[in-house]
Amino acid sequence: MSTEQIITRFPPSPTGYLHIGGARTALFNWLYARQKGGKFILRIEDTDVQRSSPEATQAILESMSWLGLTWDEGPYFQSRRYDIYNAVIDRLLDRGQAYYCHCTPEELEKRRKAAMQKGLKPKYDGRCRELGLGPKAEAVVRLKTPLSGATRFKDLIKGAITFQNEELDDLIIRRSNGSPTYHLAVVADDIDLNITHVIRGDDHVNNTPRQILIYKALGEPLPQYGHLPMILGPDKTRLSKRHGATSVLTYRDMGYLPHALLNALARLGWSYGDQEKFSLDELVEKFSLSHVGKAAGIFNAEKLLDLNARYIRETPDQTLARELGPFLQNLGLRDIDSQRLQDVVPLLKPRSKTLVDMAEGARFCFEKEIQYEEKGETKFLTPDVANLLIRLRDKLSSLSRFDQNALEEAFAAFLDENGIQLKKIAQPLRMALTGKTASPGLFEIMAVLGQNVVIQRIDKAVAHIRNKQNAQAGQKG
RNA sequence: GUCCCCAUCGUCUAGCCAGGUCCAGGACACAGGCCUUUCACGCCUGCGACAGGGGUUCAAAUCCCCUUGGGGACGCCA
Repeated sequence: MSTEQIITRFPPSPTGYLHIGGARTALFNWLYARQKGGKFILRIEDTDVQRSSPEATQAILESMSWLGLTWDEGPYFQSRRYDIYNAVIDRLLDRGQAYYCHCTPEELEKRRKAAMQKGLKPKYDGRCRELGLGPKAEAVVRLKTPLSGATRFKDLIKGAITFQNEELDDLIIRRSNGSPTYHLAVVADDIDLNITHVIRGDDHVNNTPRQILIYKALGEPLPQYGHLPMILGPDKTRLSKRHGATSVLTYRDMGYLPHALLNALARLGWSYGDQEKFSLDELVEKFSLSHVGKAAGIFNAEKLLDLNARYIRETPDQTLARELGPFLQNLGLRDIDSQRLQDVVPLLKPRSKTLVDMAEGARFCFEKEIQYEEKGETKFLTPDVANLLIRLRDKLSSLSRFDQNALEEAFAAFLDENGIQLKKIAQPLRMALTGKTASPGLFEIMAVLGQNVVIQRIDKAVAHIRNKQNAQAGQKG
């Protein structure tokens, strides 16, 4: 029996940031390897010198790390593995499975266009195939593709897929500048790294027969293939930048938790009955390629937002307080009192969908001078509540304890003494304390703010009302 | 144009492979309600789909065919 170790890989090309489609591919490969006790390899496909950049590589590594998609081997860089590819190409040449072609790019382009116009498939016509040409400065090497027959494979997700070989042409495996092309490099690497399962996007289905043909020409055993359906934008076209946020790092910066993104990505295409939420362990345990759907899907950003809110509610206060740091900084808040931050986090949890939301919600705790939201200011900071606020301030300043219980008692008495309902004073007080019309409960935020700050802010609100009154009176007079 | 793939609520999907228990279930969003000091959270209710047409069968969302629609690939990019 062969207890073959499962080895998967994620091979991004560093031509841009890691987008959520790529992240999902990485996730599925990672899950599959983890579940099977196998290995997950990261490989950077940077053979295109023009379009590859170190910055993109960095962004990809950073994205993977943030998501927690750890790799067991690599990252390998294709640009440093040319020896391997050249050896494979030479092997193919020796075996008579590949040949030199002297056609120029211009000629090829012309023929391609002509074929398209005639309604034919724009494939290479094979004119150098039997010429027995040798190496030459501008020559390329092509694979000798079978002229007849069919290439078929059983896709782990889509089932049996068949291509007639006559649909395929003699693809270039070595460029005129000596570098290997994508198909060759992928196969050579997958063989070298002992990849057993190739799990990748749907857009590679058409590449699969070409790659299989390379394996066959080499006499190497094939890996298993699983092609994931594409992720589409809301307009049902291939997801791209114009569909808004697609970069993994952008989601991080928008205040999403990696677990939420991972969960959302996992559920895009894959399902496990009616279950929507999964811990990482559950994902590893329950993931299965057979439950990956075949149809392309549209990324549901609203669902991700909802998931994020749920995960925020489940995250320990201390962790959130820590994660909130950079987001508070972005709001220009400095000198964050860590105790106060930890106290306010639980209040903000049920009303924050992202860390950005939460930071914004925490603003009132750390702002030196709170700014009043315009609409609320007009509506609630009015002359008729000024005296009430003053009386409330006096009441609060007389308290010796300032916890929630003490505050609730004090308020009960205060409302009674003044013959009013909490409604009457709640919104003005909220404006005074937070500058906003929406916030956590008043008693809770007062306890977090503390007696001094609460009194200061009420004083400030009263002064604000008076100023406004005077200004108006001045205008009239 | 040629080839490959796909098709259940607005979106993600369960159900399909092993046809009946599905006048199709869940989630997000949306609408209404309850709770309530605001906003959320939570709870309840509602809205909403088997692309169309042929077969096969006692019976089809489930199997077959066609049509339509969508996506992808056709590079000395990956």
